[in-house]
Amino acid sequence: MANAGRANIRQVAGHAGVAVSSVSRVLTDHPDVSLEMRERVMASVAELGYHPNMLAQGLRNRRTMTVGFVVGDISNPILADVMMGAETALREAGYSVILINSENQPELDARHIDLLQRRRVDGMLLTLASEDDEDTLAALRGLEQPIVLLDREVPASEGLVASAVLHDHASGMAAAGTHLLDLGHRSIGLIVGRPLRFTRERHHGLARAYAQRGLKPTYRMLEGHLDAEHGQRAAAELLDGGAEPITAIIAGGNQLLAGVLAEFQRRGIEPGREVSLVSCDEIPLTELFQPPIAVVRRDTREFGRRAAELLLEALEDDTRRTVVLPTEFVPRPSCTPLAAS
Amino acid sequence: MANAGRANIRQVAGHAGVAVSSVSRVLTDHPDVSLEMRERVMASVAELGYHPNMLAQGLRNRRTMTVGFVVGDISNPILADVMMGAETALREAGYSVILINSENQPELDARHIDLLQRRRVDGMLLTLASEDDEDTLAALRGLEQPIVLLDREVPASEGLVASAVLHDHASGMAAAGTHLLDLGHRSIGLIVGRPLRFTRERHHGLARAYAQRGLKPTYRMLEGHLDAEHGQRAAAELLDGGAEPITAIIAGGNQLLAGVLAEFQRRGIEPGREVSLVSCDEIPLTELFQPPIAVVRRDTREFGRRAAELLLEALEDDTRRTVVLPTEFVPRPSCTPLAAS
DNA sequence: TTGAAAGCGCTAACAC
DNA sequence: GTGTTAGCGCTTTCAA
Repeated sequence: MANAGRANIRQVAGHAGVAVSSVSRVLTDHPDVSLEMRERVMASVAELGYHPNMLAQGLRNRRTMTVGFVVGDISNPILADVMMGAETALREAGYSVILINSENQPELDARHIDLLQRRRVDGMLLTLASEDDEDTLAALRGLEQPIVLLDREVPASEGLVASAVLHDHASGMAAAGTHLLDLGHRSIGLIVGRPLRFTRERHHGLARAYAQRGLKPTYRMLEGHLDAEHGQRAAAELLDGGAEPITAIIAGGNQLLAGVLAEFQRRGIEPGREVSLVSCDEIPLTELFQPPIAVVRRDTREFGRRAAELLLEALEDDTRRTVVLPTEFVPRPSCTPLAAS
Repeated sequence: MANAGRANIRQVAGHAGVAVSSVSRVLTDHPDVSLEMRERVMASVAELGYHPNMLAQGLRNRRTMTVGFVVGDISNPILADVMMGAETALREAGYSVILINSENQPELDARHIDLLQRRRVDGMLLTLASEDDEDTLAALRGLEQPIVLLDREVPASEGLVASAVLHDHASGMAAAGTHLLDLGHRSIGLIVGRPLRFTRERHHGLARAYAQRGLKPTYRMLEGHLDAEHGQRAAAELLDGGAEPITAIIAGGNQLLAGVLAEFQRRGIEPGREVSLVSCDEIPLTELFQPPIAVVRRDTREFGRRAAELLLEALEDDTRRTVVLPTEFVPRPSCTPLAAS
C-alpha cells in the first residue's frame, strides 16, 4: 500500500516500533540484524512506500553514486552510442549518469565541471571541447574525484592525473591512405573538424601513409567545424581545386560526410567514379549507400564501456590508466583505381 | 588560489571571520547584506575554491534542480536528438539531467522511476517501454513530482496526472498513405515497432488514408522490435508475399529502414522501381540515398524542447498540459506510380 | 545587518 | 542485536 512516497526513515522506524538505526541496518544489509527485525522493518517500508533519500545518504557517506558525463553534442549518433556504452556499464555498477551538453563550446566546459563538482559526483567522463583552455584545465586541477578523458589529450600539468580512453585513429587512417595511394591517388583531400586529438591523429595517419609509400605528402587538409556545412563547403573547395585536382576525399566524421555527399549530388558526382571517398565512423548510411562507402571503423559502444570501466577502476583502486582502442579500415566500392589520364 | 576544492561553508565562514549564515546569505543573494560582508565572503570563497554542496542544499531546500530522463535507447539518433532538445532547455533553466537507459524493457521502467524518486529529482521525462505495465503505473501513481510523458498514452487512473508531448504521427502517415494510394498502390506493407502510441497512430493514419479514398484496408502491418533485424525480416516476408504481392513498404523508423534497405539490396531491388518506399523520421540516409527516400518528418529536437518546457511549467505553476506537435509527409522519388501490369 | 541554533534524512560510532 | 546520538553541509527562523 504505497501511499506516501515521501516518508522518511524516522517515520518508518516509528511505524515499525524500532529505532532509526535499526531501519538503516536492515536497509544497508548489516549482518547483525535478527530475522524478525528485518521482517518488521521491510513490512513498514512496503506499507509506507518508503524510498530512502539518496541526497541524505550522499551527504552522510560522501558518495553520491553519480557520475557526470560532459559531451560536446549528444545529438551526434557516434557520441550517443558512446553514451549508451558508458551509461549501461555505469548503471550496472550502481551509478547514475548526469549528462551535460557542452555544445562544443570550450568556455562552457569549466562551468560544467564546476557544476558537477558542486553536485559532488564521484567521477567524470569528459569529452572536452578544447584541450588547452586554461579555465578548463584549472577546473580540472582543482578536482578531487577521478576523471576519464574521452579521446582527448591535455598537456601534462601538476595536479592533473586522469585516465583516458583513446582510439588509434592514426592506424585506421594510415590504412585508408595507403589503400588510396595504392589505387594511384596522390591528390587527396582530408576534411576534418577542429584541432583536437582525433583530428591530429587522422592527419598523422594520412601523413604516415604517404611516408610509408615513400611519397611526398601531396594531400590537402581542411579544418573546420564538425558539421555538414563544413563538409559541404570543404568538398566544394576541394572539387573546384587549385592547380592539381583532388581525386579522393576523406571525410573525418559522419556529419562531414553528409555535407560531402550533398555537394557530390549537387554536382552529379558519384563516389568511386569521378572521385573516391572514405569516411570516418560507420553509420547506416555508409554501408547502405550506393556505392557503399569505405570507412575507418571503430567500436564506439565499446569505447564508452571502456571509459566507464576506467572510471570504476579509478573509483575502486584509485588507479589511473590510459587505454588505446584500435580502428580499422574497411575498403568498399567508393574507392576505385585512379583512371590513367 | 583554488587549492582545496572540498571546503565547506563553515570553513569559508571561519576564513572570513563571519557566521555561516552570513556566508549563506551572500551566496544566495539575500538583500540584507552589507557590501563589505559581500566582499569579504566572496574573497574567502575564491581563496578557498569553495563549491557549495548541492546535496546539502537539496536536502535542506527539498529541491534538487535535477530531473530524470528515462529513455528506451539513447543510441537511437532520434531519441538522442530529443535528448539534445530537452537537455538544452533544462540546462538553461538551471536543471541538470540524469539520463537512464531503459533498454526498452518494461520491467526496468518501474525500477528506474523508483531510483529517480530516491534521488529526489524535481521531475521526470519519460519514454516508457510499455504503456500498461502494472508495476510502472503503480510507481507513477506513487510519485509526488510532476512527470512528462513523451509520445506515450497511459490509461487514465486515479492519482496519475501527467503532462505529455505527442507527435501527430497519424496525419503524416495518412498523407503518406493517400500519396501511395493515389499512385495506384493498394497492397502496402507497414513495418512498425511494438504496440505503443506511435505504432497505433501510424496504423490509424494508414487506415484513415484508405478510408478517405473509399478503399478497403488492403494493407498489411507487421509489428516487432524497433530494430534493423525486424525491418529486414518483415521486408523479406512482405516481398515473398502471399497471394497479393506488396507494391509499397512503409518503414516505421530509421532502424527498421536500415533493415528494409539491406533486404532490398540483397535482392537487388531498388526503391521506387519495383517497390515504393516510405520511412518515418528524417536521417541523413533518407535524403542522401539514391533515390531519395520519402519520409514522414517531425521535429524531434523541438519535441524534446517542448517536453522540457512542459516540465518547467509544471514545476513552476503546478499545471499539467498535453501538447501535440505536427508531422509532415515529404514525398520523394522512392515513391513512384504503380506500373500498370 | 549579523549571529546562534534547529533541522533536512541519513549512517556509524558507541553504549547497553 | 538494538537504541541513542552526533554530525554530514546547508538554509532559515529567531534574537540581538
